[in-house]
Amino acid sequence: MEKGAHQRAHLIDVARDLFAAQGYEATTTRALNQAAGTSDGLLYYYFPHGKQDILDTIVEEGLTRRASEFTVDFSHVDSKTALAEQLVRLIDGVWQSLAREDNYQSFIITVRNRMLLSQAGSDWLDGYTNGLEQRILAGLATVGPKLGYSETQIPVLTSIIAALVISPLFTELLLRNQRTLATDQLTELQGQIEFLLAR
Amino acid sequence: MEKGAHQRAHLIDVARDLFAAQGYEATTTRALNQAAGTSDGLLYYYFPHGKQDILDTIVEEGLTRRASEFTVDFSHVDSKTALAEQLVRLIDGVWQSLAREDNYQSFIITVRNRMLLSQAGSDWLDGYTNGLEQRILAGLATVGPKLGYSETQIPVLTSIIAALVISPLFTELLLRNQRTLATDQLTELQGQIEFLLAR
DNA sequence: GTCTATACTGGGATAGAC
DNA sequence: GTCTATCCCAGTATAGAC
Repeated sequence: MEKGAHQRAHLIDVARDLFAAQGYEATTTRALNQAAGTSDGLLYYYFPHGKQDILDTIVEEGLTRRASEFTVDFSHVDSKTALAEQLVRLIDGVWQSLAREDNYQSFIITVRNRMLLSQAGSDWLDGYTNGLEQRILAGLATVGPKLGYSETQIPVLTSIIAALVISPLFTELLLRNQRTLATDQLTELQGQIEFLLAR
Repeated sequence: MEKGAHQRAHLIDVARDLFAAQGYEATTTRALNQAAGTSDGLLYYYFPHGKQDILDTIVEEGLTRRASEFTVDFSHVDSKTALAEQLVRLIDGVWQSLAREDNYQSFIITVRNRMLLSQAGSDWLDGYTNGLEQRILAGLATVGPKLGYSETQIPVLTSIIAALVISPLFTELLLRNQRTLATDQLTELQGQIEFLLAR
């Protein structure tokens, strides 16, 4: 990477750190420049629209990255136990990806600054949760009939499981400022899924 | 109400409007004073600690108000259908209360400015969701055995229902900027609960 | 007790030197 | 491509008018 691209990337990294830690508005460009070791004016060379420009860039990266995450394989599932296991693996994958600093920060920053973002900028998160639900639906649709779930049950089952996945994301990440799912919470989630599938 | 108290209350109302619409940091005290029709210095007469002081007050009101909301009566429930009905009524109550402008704004403002708040200030929302779960648990504990749910099933059932209630709160209010639960979403929720109880 | 005018400080942004 | 000096405006604070 050339010097220029490097400086730009460096500014983004430092900004993501500070935005997530202190919030977007509370982070001054002076503090950002000082932390990055660059001068005040340089920021406007790489980001002509200033601080907001950096925010947009960070959120956009969250957007482009999400697509490739979590590939879970339902093809060999032949029992309810195996299905539950794959679903737990999917949930684990979601939290693993959020353990990555930049993913976590993109998530938090997007929710907290939703009103500052363009429509596209805030849509990625909605797409993220929808994608999660779609993946679960796809999995259940292929193995569901084999396991004795009727056509009408599968969508309902899917939406309930999706709620089970999404609800802790918000309560832990946003309300409790907790970045990982504690093992007993994962166990609880597993219990809920097994309870749900056992019918 | 005397002049003084009125002015103070007026400033809070206007601030809640602006904070919810544009965000806390993006709202300047000058804009706030102009919108309220008062002069710049007056704000510091009523709120010696300035803008943050107003934020704390707004959040604190969200805190004190929540306790009295939603009284749902499970005592006459004698069938799974009646139980589902009461749960849907509870969910409806939650959304009814959020339709109230000031409740909605307190909710949004609290989540978005979580990192600016004192611990107590941010805890009320966590307490709110916990209270919701407790209420469901209390209801199921009284009528659950009568309807054939075992001691071990009730907590799991409760936590799943809580997730079903909480998940839409976040996706609609925070991600989609949607302030009410569309009727088809309420219907979906009802379907999920009935599916869940039918075992 | 209520309110206004005004000064101070610090942050976002820009112009222009190098 | 990078840095320095500077501008303007917002949040804060206070002295004093009524």
